Amino acid sequence: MADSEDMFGPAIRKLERLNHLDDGDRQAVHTLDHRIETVAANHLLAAEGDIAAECFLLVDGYACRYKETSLGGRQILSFHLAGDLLNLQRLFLDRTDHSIQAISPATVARIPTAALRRIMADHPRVAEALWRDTLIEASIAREWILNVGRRTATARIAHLLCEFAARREAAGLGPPQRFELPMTQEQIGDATGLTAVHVNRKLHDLEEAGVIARLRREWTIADWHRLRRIGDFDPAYLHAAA
Amino acid sequence: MADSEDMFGPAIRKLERLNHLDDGDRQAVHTLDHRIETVAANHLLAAEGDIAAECFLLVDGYACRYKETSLGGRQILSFHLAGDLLNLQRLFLDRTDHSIQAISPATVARIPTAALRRIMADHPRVAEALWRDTLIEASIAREWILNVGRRTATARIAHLLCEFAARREAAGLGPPQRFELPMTQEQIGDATGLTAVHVNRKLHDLEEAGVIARLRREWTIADWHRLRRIGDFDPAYLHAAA
DNA sequence: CGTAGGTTTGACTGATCTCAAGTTTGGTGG
DNA sequence: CCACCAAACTTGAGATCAGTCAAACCTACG
Repeated sequence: MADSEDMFGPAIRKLERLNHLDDGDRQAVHTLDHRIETVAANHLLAAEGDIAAECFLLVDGYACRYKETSLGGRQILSFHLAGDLLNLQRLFLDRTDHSIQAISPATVARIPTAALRRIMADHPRVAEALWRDTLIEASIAREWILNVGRRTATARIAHLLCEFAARREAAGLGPPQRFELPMTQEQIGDATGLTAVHVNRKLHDLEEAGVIARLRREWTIADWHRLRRIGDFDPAYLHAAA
Repeated sequence: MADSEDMFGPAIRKLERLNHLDDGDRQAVHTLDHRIETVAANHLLAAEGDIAAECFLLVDGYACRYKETSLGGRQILSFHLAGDLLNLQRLFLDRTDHSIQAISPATVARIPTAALRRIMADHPRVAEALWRDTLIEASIAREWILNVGRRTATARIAHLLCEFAARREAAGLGPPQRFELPMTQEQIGDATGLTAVHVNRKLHDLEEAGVIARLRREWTIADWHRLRRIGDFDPAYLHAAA
Protein backbone atom coordinates (compact mmCIF):
# COMPACT_ATOMS: atom_id res chain seq x y z
CA MET A 1 0.00 0.00 0.00
CA ALA A 2 2.94 2.32 0.65
CA ASP A 3 3.72 1.76 -2.99
CA SER A 4 0.38 2.84 -4.37
CA GLU A 5 0.34 5.60 -1.77
CA ASP A 6 3.32 7.03 -3.56
CA MET A 7 1.88 6.46 -7.00
CA PHE A 8 -1.54 7.96 -6.37
CA GLY A 9 -0.38 10.68 -3.99
CA PRO A 10 -0.33 13.54 -6.50
CA ALA A 11 -3.69 12.49 -7.95
CA ILE A 12 -5.33 12.24 -4.54
CA ARG A 13 -4.06 15.68 -3.64
CA LYS A 14 -5.50 17.02 -6.87
CA LEU A 15 -8.88 15.36 -6.28
CA GLU A 16 -8.91 16.79 -2.77
CA ARG A 17 -8.51 20.26 -4.25
CA LEU A 18 -11.51 19.53 -6.46
CA ASN A 19 -13.84 18.11 -3.83
CA HIS A 20 -13.73 16.98 -0.23
CA LEU A 21 -13.05 13.24 0.02
CA ASP A 22 -13.49 10.93 2.97
CA ASP A 23 -11.34 7.96 3.94
CA GLY A 24 -13.48 5.56 1.94
CA ASP A 25 -13.10 7.68 -1.18
CA ARG A 26 -9.35 7.86 -0.77
CA GLN A 27 -9.14 4.17 -0.09
CA ALA A 28 -11.10 3.43 -3.24
CA VAL A 29 -8.74 5.55 -5.31
CA HIS A 30 -5.73 3.82 -3.79
CA THR A 31 -7.06 0.42 -4.73
CA LEU A 32 -7.94 1.37 -8.31
CA ASP A 33 -6.96 -1.26 -10.83
CA HIS A 34 -3.92 0.02 -12.73
CA ARG A 35 -0.67 -0.78 -14.49
CA ILE A 36 2.40 1.35 -13.91
CA GLU A 37 4.58 2.24 -16.87
CA THR A 38 7.77 4.25 -17.06
CA VAL A 39 8.50 5.86 -20.40
CA ALA A 40 11.20 8.01 -22.00
CA ALA A 41 10.70 11.58 -23.17
CA ASN A 42 8.66 11.84 -26.39
CA HIS A 43 7.03 8.46 -25.87
CA LEU A 44 3.56 8.31 -27.39
CA LEU A 45 1.08 7.24 -24.72
CA ALA A 46 -2.05 7.25 -26.89
CA ALA A 47 -2.80 8.10 -30.49
CA GLU A 48 -5.77 9.72 -32.16
CA GLY A 49 -8.22 6.99 -33.10
CA ASP A 50 -7.18 4.56 -30.36
CA ILE A 51 -9.93 2.39 -28.97
CA ALA A 52 -8.15 1.09 -25.87
CA ALA A 53 -10.53 1.81 -23.01
CA GLU A 54 -8.15 3.30 -20.50
CA CYS A 55 -7.32 6.57 -18.87
CA PHE A 56 -3.88 7.67 -17.73
CA LEU A 57 -2.79 9.08 -14.45
CA LEU A 58 0.41 11.05 -14.81
CA VAL A 59 2.36 9.99 -11.73
CA ASP A 60 5.58 11.79 -12.50
CA GLY A 61 6.97 13.95 -15.29
CA TYR A 62 5.26 16.03 -17.96
CA ALA A 63 3.03 15.24 -20.91
CA CYS A 64 1.08 17.01 -23.61
CA ARG A 65 -1.90 16.33 -25.81
CA TYR A 66 -1.91 17.30 -29.47
CA LYS A 67 -3.63 17.00 -32.82
CA GLU A 68 -2.25 17.32 -36.32
CA THR A 69 -3.64 18.73 -39.55
CA SER A 70 -3.52 16.61 -42.67
CA LEU A 71 -0.65 18.81 -43.86
CA GLY A 72 1.43 17.84 -40.85
CA GLY A 73 0.97 20.95 -38.75
CA ARG A 74 0.98 20.03 -35.09
CA GLN A 75 -1.02 21.82 -32.42
CA ILE A 76 -0.47 21.11 -28.76
CA LEU A 77 -3.77 21.25 -26.87
CA SER A 78 -2.61 21.14 -23.27
CA PHE A 79 0.33 20.43 -21.02
CA HIS A 80 0.05 18.15 -18.02
CA LEU A 81 1.92 17.64 -14.80
CA ALA A 82 2.07 15.04 -12.05
CA GLY A 83 -1.38 14.26 -10.67
CA ASP A 84 -3.26 15.02 -13.89
CA LEU A 85 -5.73 12.53 -15.26
CA LEU A 86 -5.51 12.12 -19.01
CA ASN A 87 -7.92 10.76 -21.57
CA LEU A 88 -10.90 11.15 -19.24
CA GLN A 89 -13.09 11.62 -22.30
CA ARG A 90 -12.74 7.87 -22.87
CA LEU A 91 -15.01 7.47 -19.85
CA PHE A 92 -18.03 8.05 -22.08
CA LEU A 93 -16.74 8.39 -25.63
CA ASP A 94 -15.65 5.59 -27.94
CA ARG A 95 -12.49 6.97 -29.42
CA THR A 96 -9.49 8.97 -28.43
CA ASP A 97 -9.70 12.14 -30.50
CA HIS A 98 -6.15 13.39 -29.94
CA SER A 99 -2.70 12.03 -29.20
CA ILE A 100 -0.95 12.03 -25.84
CA GLN A 101 2.79 12.19 -25.49
CA ALA A 102 5.27 12.34 -22.64
CA ILE A 103 7.47 15.41 -23.03
CA SER A 104 9.92 14.35 -20.30
CA PRO A 105 10.78 10.97 -18.82
CA ALA A 106 7.51 10.06 -17.15
CA THR A 107 5.71 7.52 -15.01
CA VAL A 108 2.06 6.85 -15.79
CA ALA A 109 -0.60 4.55 -14.41
CA ARG A 110 -2.91 3.10 -17.04
CA ILE A 111 -6.38 2.71 -15.54
CA PRO A 112 -9.19 0.80 -17.27
CA THR A 113 -12.16 3.09 -17.77
CA ALA A 114 -14.41 0.41 -16.29
CA ALA A 115 -12.62 0.79 -12.95
CA LEU A 116 -13.12 4.55 -13.05
CA ARG A 117 -16.78 4.22 -13.90
CA ARG A 118 -17.19 1.85 -10.98
CA ILE A 119 -15.54 4.24 -8.54
CA MET A 120 -17.75 7.05 -9.85
CA ALA A 121 -20.89 5.01 -9.28
CA ASP A 122 -19.85 4.01 -5.75
CA HIS A 123 -18.22 7.28 -4.67
CA PRO A 124 -20.24 10.35 -5.67
CA ARG A 125 -17.65 12.71 -4.19
CA VAL A 126 -15.01 11.24 -6.47
CA ALA A 127 -17.41 11.50 -9.39
CA GLU A 128 -17.97 15.15 -8.62
CA ALA A 129 -14.22 15.76 -8.45
CA LEU A 130 -13.86 14.19 -11.89
CA TRP A 131 -16.70 16.36 -13.19
CA ARG A 132 -14.90 19.44 -11.90
CA ASP A 133 -11.63 18.32 -13.39
CA THR A 134 -13.27 17.81 -16.78
CA LEU A 135 -15.02 21.17 -16.66
CA ILE A 136 -11.86 23.00 -15.66
CA GLU A 137 -9.99 21.36 -18.49
CA ALA A 138 -12.69 22.57 -20.88
CA SER A 139 -12.33 26.06 -19.44
CA ILE A 140 -8.59 25.95 -20.06
CA ALA A 141 -9.21 24.81 -23.64
CA ARG A 142 -11.47 27.82 -24.18
CA GLU A 143 -8.78 30.14 -22.87
CA TRP A 144 -6.35 28.52 -25.30
CA ILE A 145 -8.71 29.22 -28.21
CA LEU A 146 -8.65 32.87 -27.16
CA ASN A 147 -4.89 32.80 -26.73
CA VAL A 148 -4.15 31.32 -30.13
CA GLY A 149 -6.91 33.20 -31.92
CA ARG A 150 -6.62 36.73 -30.62
CA ARG A 151 -3.33 37.46 -28.92
CA THR A 152 0.00 38.58 -30.36
CA ALA A 153 2.96 36.23 -30.43
CA THR A 154 4.56 37.73 -27.33
CA ALA A 155 1.29 37.69 -25.42
CA ARG A 156 0.62 34.05 -26.30
CA ILE A 157 4.01 33.00 -25.03
CA ALA A 158 3.73 35.10 -21.89
CA HIS A 159 0.28 33.67 -21.21
CA LEU A 160 1.56 30.14 -21.58
CA LEU A 161 4.37 30.81 -19.12
CA CYS A 162 1.96 32.32 -16.61
CA GLU A 163 -0.35 29.34 -16.87
CA PHE A 164 2.47 26.88 -16.45
CA ALA A 165 3.84 28.71 -13.42
CA ALA A 166 0.38 28.99 -11.84
CA ARG A 167 -0.62 25.37 -12.37
CA ARG A 168 2.75 24.15 -11.23
CA GLU A 169 2.37 26.08 -8.01
CA ALA A 170 -1.24 24.94 -7.52
CA ALA A 171 -0.05 21.35 -7.85
CA GLY A 172 2.52 21.97 -5.13
CA LEU A 173 5.45 21.36 -7.45
CA GLY A 174 7.33 24.49 -6.49
CA PRO A 175 7.39 28.27 -6.53
CA PRO A 176 6.14 30.13 -9.60
CA GLN A 177 9.10 32.49 -9.92
CA ARG A 178 11.70 29.89 -10.74
CA PHE A 179 11.39 26.52 -12.45
CA GLU A 180 12.74 24.17 -15.01
CA LEU A 181 10.62 24.40 -18.09
CA PRO A 182 10.00 20.91 -19.50
CA MET A 183 9.13 21.96 -23.04
CA THR A 184 11.34 23.00 -25.92
CA GLN A 185 10.83 26.19 -27.90
CA GLU A 186 9.42 24.09 -30.70
CA GLN A 187 6.80 22.75 -28.29
CA ILE A 188 6.00 26.26 -27.09
CA GLY A 189 5.46 27.13 -30.74
CA ASP A 190 3.21 24.13 -31.27
CA ALA A 191 1.14 25.20 -28.27
CA THR A 192 0.81 28.83 -29.33
CA GLY A 193 0.37 28.40 -33.08
CA LEU A 194 3.79 29.91 -33.82
CA THR A 195 7.04 28.64 -35.31
CA ALA A 196 9.99 27.76 -33.12
CA VAL A 197 12.00 30.52 -34.78
CA HIS A 198 9.48 33.17 -33.86
CA VAL A 199 9.15 31.86 -30.33
CA ASN A 200 12.90 32.16 -29.98
CA ARG A 201 12.89 35.79 -31.10
CA LYS A 202 10.03 36.79 -28.83
CA LEU A 203 11.62 35.00 -25.91
CA HIS A 204 14.70 37.11 -26.46
CA ASP A 205 12.52 40.21 -26.49
CA LEU A 206 11.06 39.23 -23.13
CA GLU A 207 14.53 38.56 -21.82
CA GLU A 208 15.94 41.87 -23.03
CA ALA A 209 12.98 43.62 -21.47
CA GLY A 210 13.95 42.06 -18.15
CA VAL A 211 10.70 40.16 -17.74
CA ILE A 212 12.21 36.70 -17.74
CA ALA A 213 15.70 35.27 -17.40
CA ARG A 214 16.99 31.92 -18.56
CA LEU A 215 20.02 29.85 -17.76
CA ARG A 216 20.01 26.54 -19.59
CA ARG A 217 16.61 25.01 -18.90
CA GLU A 218 16.24 27.05 -15.69
CA TRP A 219 13.75 29.86 -16.09
CA THR A 220 13.21 32.79 -13.77
CA ILE A 221 10.24 35.09 -13.96
CA ALA A 222 12.00 38.32 -13.11
CA ASP A 223 8.90 40.50 -13.25
CA TRP A 224 5.75 38.49 -12.66
CA HIS A 225 3.52 41.52 -12.70
CA ARG A 226 4.73 42.61 -16.11
CA LEU A 227 4.68 39.09 -17.57
CA ARG A 228 1.12 38.74 -16.43
CA ARG A 229 0.16 42.03 -18.04
CA ILE A 230 1.94 41.21 -21.28
CA GLY A 231 0.23 37.81 -21.40
CA ASP A 232 -3.16 39.24 -20.45
CA PHE A 233 -3.26 36.52 -17.81
CA ASP A 234 -6.22 36.32 -15.45
CA PRO A 235 -6.15 33.02 -13.53
CA ALA A 236 -9.94 32.95 -13.10
CA TYR A 237 -10.24 30.43 -15.93
CA LEU A 238 -8.20 27.92 -13.91
CA HIS A 239 -10.98 27.93 -11.31
CA ALA A 240 -8.39 27.85 -8.56
CA ALA A 241 -7.72 24.16 -8.77
CA ALA A 242 -6.06 23.23 -12.01
CA MET B 1 -47.50 19.64 -21.05
CA ALA B 2 -47.91 20.05 -24.80
CA ASP B 3 -46.22 23.34 -24.22
CA SER B 4 -43.14 21.99 -22.51
CA GLU B 5 -43.20 19.11 -24.99
CA ASP B 6 -42.55 21.70 -27.67
CA MET B 7 -39.99 23.56 -25.62
CA PHE B 8 -37.92 20.56 -24.61
CA GLY B 9 -38.38 18.63 -27.83
CA PRO B 10 -35.05 19.53 -29.44
CA ALA B 11 -33.18 18.93 -26.19
CA ILE B 12 -34.79 15.55 -25.61
CA ARG B 13 -33.89 14.49 -29.13
CA LYS B 14 -30.33 15.56 -28.51
CA LEU B 15 -30.13 13.67 -25.22
CA GLU B 16 -31.55 10.60 -26.96
CA ARG B 17 -28.70 10.77 -29.44
CA LEU B 18 -26.29 10.85 -26.49
CA ASN B 19 -27.79 8.00 -24.47
CA HIS B 20 -30.85 5.81 -24.44
CA LEU B 21 -33.57 7.28 -22.21
CA ASP B 22 -36.67 5.62 -20.83
CA ASP B 23 -40.08 7.20 -20.28
CA GLY B 24 -39.22 8.18 -16.73
CA ASP B 25 -36.10 9.96 -17.90
CA ARG B 26 -37.98 11.88 -20.57
CA GLN B 27 -40.74 12.73 -18.15
CA ALA B 28 -38.20 14.10 -15.67
CA VAL B 29 -36.68 16.31 -18.36
CA HIS B 30 -40.10 17.59 -19.35
CA THR B 31 -40.89 18.60 -15.81
CA LEU B 32 -37.59 20.36 -15.21
CA ASP B 33 -37.95 23.66 -13.42
CA HIS B 34 -37.37 26.44 -15.95
CA ARG B 35 -38.21 29.92 -17.13
CA ILE B 36 -38.76 30.63 -20.82
CA GLU B 37 -37.30 33.77 -22.29
CA THR B 38 -37.45 35.16 -25.80
CA VAL B 39 -34.64 37.49 -26.77
CA ALA B 40 -33.58 39.56 -29.76
CA ALA B 41 -30.46 38.92 -31.80
CA ASN B 42 -27.26 39.96 -30.03
CA HIS B 43 -28.86 39.75 -26.59
CA LEU B 44 -26.33 38.84 -23.91
CA LEU B 45 -27.55 35.77 -22.04
CA ALA B 46 -24.69 35.49 -19.58
CA ALA B 47 -21.48 37.39 -18.99
CA GLU B 48 -18.03 36.30 -17.90
CA GLY B 49 -17.89 36.43 -14.13
CA ASP B 50 -21.61 35.86 -13.57
CA ILE B 51 -22.53 33.93 -10.47
CA ALA B 52 -26.16 33.16 -11.32
CA ALA B 53 -26.51 29.39 -10.86
CA GLU B 54 -28.38 28.50 -14.01
CA CYS B 55 -27.88 26.72 -17.28
CA PHE B 56 -29.56 27.56 -20.55
CA LEU B 57 -31.38 25.36 -22.95
CA LEU B 58 -31.45 26.86 -26.40
CA VAL B 59 -35.01 26.13 -27.54
CA ASP B 60 -34.93 28.01 -30.81
CA GLY B 61 -32.46 30.17 -32.71
CA TYR B 62 -28.69 30.41 -32.58
CA ALA B 63 -26.19 31.48 -29.95
CA CYS B 64 -22.45 31.70 -29.42
CA ARG B 65 -20.04 31.75 -26.53
CA TYR B 66 -17.06 34.10 -26.52
CA LYS B 67 -14.25 35.62 -24.50
CA GLU B 68 -12.40 38.89 -24.93
CA THR B 69 -8.81 39.94 -24.39
CA SER B 70 -8.12 43.01 -22.30
CA LEU B 71 -7.34 44.85 -25.55
CA GLY B 72 -10.87 44.24 -26.80
CA GLY B 73 -10.17 41.39 -29.20
CA ARG B 74 -13.10 39.03 -29.25
CA GLN B 75 -12.86 35.29 -29.79
CA ILE B 76 -15.94 33.18 -30.37
CA LEU B 77 -15.54 29.78 -28.70
CA SER B 78 -18.50 27.89 -30.10
CA PHE B 79 -21.76 28.24 -31.96
CA HIS B 80 -24.95 26.63 -30.70
CA LEU B 81 -28.23 25.56 -32.21
CA ALA B 82 -31.65 24.51 -30.97
CA GLY B 83 -31.40 21.71 -28.41
CA ASP B 84 -27.97 22.69 -27.10
CA LEU B 85 -27.42 23.03 -23.40
CA LEU B 86 -25.30 26.04 -22.48
CA ASN B 87 -23.32 26.92 -19.40
CA LEU B 88 -23.21 23.32 -18.20
CA GLN B 89 -19.93 24.06 -16.51
CA ARG B 90 -21.92 25.94 -13.88
CA LEU B 91 -23.10 22.52 -12.69
CA PHE B 92 -19.89 22.16 -10.69
CA LEU B 93 -17.98 25.41 -11.08
CA ASP B 94 -18.65 28.67 -9.28
CA ARG B 95 -18.33 31.18 -12.07
CA THR B 96 -19.18 31.59 -15.69
CA ASP B 97 -15.82 31.92 -17.44
CA HIS B 98 -17.11 33.23 -20.78
CA SER B 99 -20.01 35.21 -22.19
CA ILE B 100 -23.02 33.78 -24.00
CA GLN B 101 -24.90 35.71 -26.64
CA ALA B 102 -27.82 35.05 -28.95
CA ILE B 103 -26.77 35.63 -32.55
CA SER B 104 -30.32 35.46 -33.91
CA PRO B 105 -33.70 36.02 -32.30
CA ALA B 106 -33.83 33.14 -29.85
CA THR B 107 -35.90 31.35 -27.24
CA VAL B 108 -34.08 29.97 -24.23
CA ALA B 109 -35.12 28.15 -21.10
CA ARG B 110 -33.19 29.16 -17.99
CA ILE B 111 -32.79 26.14 -15.75
CA PRO B 112 -31.49 26.36 -12.18
CA THR B 113 -28.40 24.17 -11.80
CA ALA B 114 -29.94 22.67 -8.66
CA ALA B 115 -32.73 21.16 -10.78
CA LEU B 116 -30.19 19.69 -13.19
CA ARG B 117 -28.11 18.23 -10.38
CA ARG B 118 -31.23 16.64 -8.97
CA ILE B 119 -32.18 15.05 -12.28
CA MET B 120 -28.62 13.76 -12.64
CA ALA B 121 -28.76 12.15 -9.22
CA ASP B 122 -32.13 10.52 -9.87
CA HIS B 123 -31.66 9.61 -13.53
CA PRO B 124 -28.23 8.12 -14.24
CA ARG B 125 -29.00 7.80 -17.95
CA VAL B 126 -29.61 11.52 -18.16
CA ALA B 127 -26.44 12.14 -16.20
CA GLU B 128 -24.49 10.03 -18.64
CA ALA B 129 -25.98 11.93 -21.57
CA LEU B 130 -24.84 15.18 -19.96
CA TRP B 131 -21.37 13.70 -19.44
CA ARG B 132 -21.20 12.81 -23.10
CA ASP B 133 -22.42 16.22 -24.14
CA THR B 134 -19.76 17.88 -22.01
CA LEU B 135 -17.02 15.64 -23.34
CA ILE B 136 -18.05 16.19 -26.95
CA GLU B 137 -18.05 19.92 -26.40
CA ALA B 138 -14.52 19.65 -25.04
CA SER B 139 -13.54 17.66 -28.11
CA ILE B 140 -14.93 20.38 -30.34
CA ALA B 141 -13.00 22.99 -28.39
CA ARG B 142 -9.79 21.05 -29.02
CA GLU B 143 -10.52 20.93 -32.73
CA TRP B 144 -11.02 24.70 -32.64
CA ILE B 145 -7.60 25.16 -31.02
CA LEU B 146 -6.15 23.21 -33.93
CA ASN B 147 -8.22 25.17 -36.43
CA VAL B 148 -7.24 28.58 -35.15
CA GLY B 149 -3.65 27.61 -34.36
CA ARG B 150 -2.53 25.67 -37.40
CA ARG B 151 -4.74 26.16 -40.42
CA THR B 152 -4.67 28.83 -43.12
CA ALA B 153 -7.41 31.43 -43.31
CA THR B 154 -9.30 29.63 -46.07
CA ALA B 155 -9.05 26.29 -44.30
CA ARG B 156 -10.32 27.76 -41.03
CA ILE B 157 -13.37 29.19 -42.72
CA ALA B 158 -14.04 26.04 -44.71
CA HIS B 159 -13.72 23.96 -41.55
CA LEU B 160 -16.19 26.16 -39.73
CA LEU B 161 -18.71 25.83 -42.55
CA CYS B 162 -18.31 22.05 -42.59
CA GLU B 163 -18.84 21.85 -38.86
CA PHE B 164 -21.90 24.04 -38.99
CA ALA B 165 -23.44 22.02 -41.82
CA ALA B 166 -22.68 18.72 -40.09
CA ARG B 167 -24.02 19.73 -36.70
CA ARG B 168 -27.08 21.28 -38.23
CA GLU B 169 -27.84 18.06 -40.04
CA ALA B 170 -27.15 15.94 -36.94
CA ALA B 171 -29.65 18.08 -35.04
CA GLY B 172 -32.26 17.42 -37.71
CA LEU B 173 -32.46 21.07 -38.72
CA GLY B 174 -32.12 20.45 -42.43
CA PRO B 175 -29.85 19.25 -45.21
CA PRO B 176 -26.15 20.14 -45.12
CA GLN B 177 -25.89 21.35 -48.72
CA ARG B 178 -28.14 24.37 -48.35
CA PHE B 179 -28.90 26.55 -45.36
CA GLU B 180 -29.26 30.02 -44.00
CA LEU B 181 -26.11 30.92 -42.15
CA PRO B 182 -26.98 32.73 -38.92
CA MET B 183 -23.63 34.45 -38.41
CA THR B 184 -22.15 37.53 -40.01
CA GLN B 185 -18.73 37.63 -41.62
CA GLU B 186 -17.51 39.53 -38.61
CA GLN B 187 -18.63 36.64 -36.39
CA ILE B 188 -16.96 34.12 -38.69
CA GLY B 189 -13.81 36.18 -38.24
CA ASP B 190 -14.21 36.22 -34.47
CA ALA B 191 -14.57 32.43 -34.52
CA THR B 192 -11.55 31.80 -36.73
CA GLY B 193 -9.16 34.40 -35.38
CA LEU B 194 -9.37 36.51 -38.55
CA THR B 195 -10.67 39.96 -39.44
CA ALA B 196 -14.01 40.43 -41.18
CA VAL B 197 -12.21 41.93 -44.17
CA HIS B 198 -10.05 38.88 -44.65
CA VAL B 199 -12.99 36.52 -44.19
CA ASN B 200 -14.78 38.41 -46.92
CA ARG B 201 -11.88 38.02 -49.34
CA LYS B 202 -11.43 34.31 -48.68
CA LEU B 203 -15.16 33.72 -48.99
CA HIS B 204 -14.97 35.27 -52.44
CA ASP B 205 -12.08 32.95 -53.27
CA LEU B 206 -14.19 29.95 -52.29
CA GLU B 207 -17.07 31.28 -54.32
CA GLU B 208 -14.94 31.92 -57.41
CA ALA B 209 -13.53 28.43 -57.08
CA GLY B 210 -17.08 27.10 -57.22
CA VAL B 211 -16.95 25.50 -53.79
CA ILE B 212 -19.75 27.54 -52.25
CA ALA B 213 -22.46 29.84 -53.55
CA ARG B 214 -24.31 32.58 -51.71
CA LEU B 215 -27.49 34.49 -52.36
CA ARG B 216 -28.25 36.91 -49.57
CA ARG B 217 -28.04 34.91 -46.36
CA GLU B 218 -28.75 31.64 -48.24
CA TRP B 219 -25.63 29.52 -48.60
CA THR B 220 -25.14 26.53 -50.84
CA ILE B 221 -22.26 24.14 -50.56
CA ALA B 222 -21.72 23.48 -54.24
CA ASP B 223 -18.86 21.03 -53.79
CA TRP B 224 -18.98 19.39 -50.39
CA HIS B 225 -16.10 17.07 -51.14
CA ARG B 226 -13.79 19.92 -52.03
CA LEU B 227 -14.92 22.12 -49.13
CA ARG B 228 -14.21 19.28 -46.79
CA ARG B 229 -10.74 18.78 -48.25
CA ILE B 230 -9.93 22.49 -48.13
CA GLY B 231 -11.10 22.68 -44.52
CA ASP B 232 -9.27 19.49 -43.53
CA PHE B 233 -12.57 18.42 -42.01
CA ASP B 234 -12.86 14.99 -40.40
CA PRO B 235 -16.12 14.74 -38.42
CA ALA B 236 -14.68 12.17 -35.99
CA TYR B 237 -14.19 14.88 -33.37
CA LEU B 238 -17.96 15.45 -33.27
CA HIS B 239 -18.33 11.89 -31.98
CA ALA B 240 -21.38 11.44 -34.20
CA ALA B 241 -23.76 13.24 -31.90
CA ALA B 242 -22.94 16.92 -31.66
C1' DC C 1 -37.51 55.79 -48.43
C1' DG C 2 -34.09 56.49 -44.83
C1' DT C 3 -30.92 54.38 -42.01
C1' DA C 4 -27.91 51.14 -39.59
C1' DG C 5 -25.66 47.09 -40.02
C1' DG C 6 -23.43 44.19 -43.05
C1' DT C 7 -20.56 43.53 -47.11
C1' DT C 8 -17.16 44.74 -50.58
C1' DT C 9 -13.01 46.82 -52.52
C1' DG C 10 -8.40 49.10 -52.74
C1' DA C 11 -3.88 50.48 -51.19
C1' DC C 12 -0.64 49.96 -47.89
C1' DT C 13 1.55 48.03 -43.63
C1' DG C 14 3.41 44.79 -40.71
C1' DA C 15 3.67 40.48 -38.07
C1' DT C 16 5.01 36.09 -38.66
C1' DC C 17 6.90 32.48 -41.70
C1' DT C 18 10.46 30.29 -44.50
C1' DC C 19 14.84 28.94 -45.59
C1' DA C 20 19.34 28.48 -44.48
C1' DA C 21 23.26 28.78 -41.92
C1' DG C 22 25.60 28.68 -37.42
C1' DT C 23 26.22 27.90 -32.38
C1' DT C 24 25.40 25.90 -27.99
C1' DT C 25 23.93 22.18 -24.96
C1' DG C 26 23.47 17.81 -22.95
C1' DG C 27 24.06 13.18 -23.18
C1' DT C 28 26.84 8.97 -24.47
C1' DG C 29 30.42 5.81 -25.33
C1' DG C 30 35.20 5.14 -25.36
C1' DC D 1 37.13 12.52 -18.21
C1' DC D 2 36.98 13.70 -22.84
C1' DA D 3 35.38 13.57 -27.73
C1' DC D 4 31.63 13.35 -30.31
C1' DC D 5 26.90 13.71 -31.80
C1' DA D 6 22.15 14.89 -32.13
C1' DA D 7 18.94 17.91 -30.54
C1' DA D 8 17.96 22.40 -29.31
C1' DC D 9 18.75 27.08 -29.85
C1' DT D 10 20.20 31.45 -32.55
C1' DT D 11 20.59 34.63 -36.11
C1' DG D 12 19.88 36.84 -40.70
C1' DA D 13 17.58 37.97 -45.06
C1' DG D 14 13.73 37.82 -47.78
C1' DA D 15 8.87 36.36 -48.77
C1' DT D 16 3.96 36.26 -47.67
C1' DC D 17 -0.23 36.05 -45.39
C1' DA D 18 -3.26 38.60 -42.97
C1' DG D 19 -4.18 43.18 -40.75
C1' DT D 20 -5.34 48.15 -41.00
C1' DC D 21 -7.58 52.05 -42.60
C1' DA D 22 -10.83 54.16 -45.30
C1' DA D 23 -14.44 54.54 -48.47
C1' DA D 24 -18.33 52.74 -51.03
C1' DC D 25 -22.04 49.84 -51.69
C1' DC D 26 -25.83 46.79 -50.51
C1' DT D 27 -30.13 45.36 -48.23
C1' DA D 28 -33.25 44.48 -44.65
C1' DC D 29 -36.26 46.67 -41.84
C1' DG D 30 -38.74 50.28 -39.58
